[in-house]
Amino acid sequence: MHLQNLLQQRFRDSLSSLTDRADVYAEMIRPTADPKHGDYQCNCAMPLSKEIGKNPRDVAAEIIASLAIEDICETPEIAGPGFINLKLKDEFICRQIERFLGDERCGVEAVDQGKSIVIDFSSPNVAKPMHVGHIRSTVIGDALARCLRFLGYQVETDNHLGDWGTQFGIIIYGYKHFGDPQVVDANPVQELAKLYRIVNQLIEYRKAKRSIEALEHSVAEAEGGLAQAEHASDEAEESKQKAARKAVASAERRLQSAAEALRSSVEKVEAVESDSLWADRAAMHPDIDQAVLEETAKLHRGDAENLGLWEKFLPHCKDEINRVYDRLDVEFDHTLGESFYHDRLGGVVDKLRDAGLAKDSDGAVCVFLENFDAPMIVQKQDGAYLYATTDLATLQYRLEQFEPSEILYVVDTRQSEHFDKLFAVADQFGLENVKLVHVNFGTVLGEDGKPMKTRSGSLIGLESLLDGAVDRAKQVVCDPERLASFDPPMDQAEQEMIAEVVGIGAIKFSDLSHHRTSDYRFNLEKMVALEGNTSAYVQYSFARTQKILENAQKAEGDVSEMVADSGIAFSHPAERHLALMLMKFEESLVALHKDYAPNQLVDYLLETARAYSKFNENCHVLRAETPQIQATRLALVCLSGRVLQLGLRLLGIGVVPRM
RNA sequence: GCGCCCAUAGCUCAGCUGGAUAGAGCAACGGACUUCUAAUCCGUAGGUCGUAGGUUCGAAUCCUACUGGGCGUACCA
Repeated sequence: MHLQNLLQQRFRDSLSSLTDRADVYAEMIRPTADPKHGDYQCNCAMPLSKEIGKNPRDVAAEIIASLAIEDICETPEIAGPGFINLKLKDEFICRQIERFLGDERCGVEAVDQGKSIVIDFSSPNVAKPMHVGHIRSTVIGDALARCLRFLGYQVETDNHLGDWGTQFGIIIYGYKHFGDPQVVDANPVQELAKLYRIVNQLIEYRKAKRSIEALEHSVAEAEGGLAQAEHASDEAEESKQKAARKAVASAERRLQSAAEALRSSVEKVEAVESDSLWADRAAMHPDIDQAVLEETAKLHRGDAENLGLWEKFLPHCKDEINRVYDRLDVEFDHTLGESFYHDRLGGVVDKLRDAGLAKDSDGAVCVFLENFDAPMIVQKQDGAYLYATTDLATLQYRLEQFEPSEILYVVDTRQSEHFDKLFAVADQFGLENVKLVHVNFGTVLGEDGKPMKTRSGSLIGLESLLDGAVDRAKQVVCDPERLASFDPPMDQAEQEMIAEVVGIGAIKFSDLSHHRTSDYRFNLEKMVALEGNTSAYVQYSFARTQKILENAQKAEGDVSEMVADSGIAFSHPAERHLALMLMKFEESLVALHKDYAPNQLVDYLLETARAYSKFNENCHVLRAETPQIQATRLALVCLSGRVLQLGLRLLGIGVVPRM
């Protein structure tokens, strides 16, 4: 049930006698901000009056005169400059509630077009620990997949793993020089992670060591620049003061960031050199970064030993990330990583050349594009292929394999330029019969407003983040004072199960509650807090519905029968408001699809849970005065429970029967 | 330098293609527990929507300039 569309259809019919742009005007229907204006309002009379040169209130009257809507709404009212206010008939709402009972889809119609939508999300580099940066793509992508699938689309989710890059050169090198085959065989996942960290730290050390001189130079330069800018500012005339001050501020920032970079490099170097074990390692592997690149190149060339190691290690690396996906309850239809496309890359470059799109430049193969300063490089000087090449090969494969109408890339917004280029090339490359969308998202920030890091400056591991949320959830959920009132008592297993569902749900929900394009501050305390705009509030509302049904000893089938016997009628405004919210479920999902913005559904669930709480406070079910009132309330309790549960499930979040 | 994004209540954030008095939560203050779980509800207070112009019957929303912040910017992904 998409009320807004239904009303639009009626308005279209009425408007067609006044204008040939009835569609445009019919779209100007929206929910009212203030209930005293009714439930929906149509704002089309004002602009239309301009087009046809009449008084807006008269236009509104004309629209209403030919509007066939009496089966849905009370008589429309004209207000203010020409707003048409619509109030749904209670009868109509009640009939819809009756229809929703027993309807598993909670009144949401399924699209019947056989369109497929490919969603590319998560895409971590295997062999590297997953960190906080992977949350958003995974959680947003999974929520989109669930919602679009529920709306009736054929969804193909694909985890485009980074399984063919330098990180394998790193663990291959690590295995050859630091690994003990027996230890690795016994505990591959942990050992490989350890080898990765050792080699990576040595590479970072080399890089830092090499960069220090240049960084010192750039600090000195920045200091000079600042002095110069300050001097210029002192000398500047009145009219130039502002620009001069700006130059000083900019020079200060440059100095600050150069100093910061230098400090970070010095720290990395000291960390290695002050520790004899690490210092020895560093001394014994002076050209480790080159060697790692060479191991990677050998793998790509098909070197038997390295390919063998890659085949041996890859399953363990996948086990490692799959453990995280299991815990997050995320699944993929396809996991076609970079390695899958490896032997197609040469073909892509050839095809680009043949099409006259790519040409050599400074030894690399580039596609030059209008409106872009830098070209898209598809093959490096040394012959290696890049991210862009793989993405083109992947796009080509997906078009052949899935024939999608849309492909969504759930990827950090910092990569938007890459996608702008990719889509531009795709357009010229015969890959244009599909809607390509970069579903971009912002950065997860720490409480200081800067990208989230641990105290030592490394990224925070994803699993420790999840553990933290579950721990905190457990503290609150399993507060002995609260638990005391539960009958039967909660055993340890139930407590842990609830903590897991609430804790993981809190992380997902708070991520999804922000508009995807904005950065947000990660605050564990707030997101797991059991009050406010949190998943726990919604989950708690669900638990309340279950308790009432349990006490009433009614299943939904029984409620349907009661409703059939006594009918539905509202006796309190909270009932009507809640019923109306339940009818808007589909609208929230359609809005979500429109912008690929899960926060639309989050907002809806919070508002519905609030409507339920209010209802719960004001409308006692078991003590209802008449059978009709009780049947109405039980129906609302049933449906609220199902909508909240389904809505959370579409966000990838679970519920518990009591908490 | 060029390009993209952001600026809304003390704090964290919503605000759909322009609509009526800009919303929610947290924090603050005042109320409501013989309860279908008070993890709740009701009320109060809190805003020149960064600044200045423009378009419009009507602007947080669209356009321009400015201020302040973030990110990206030829062989990483």
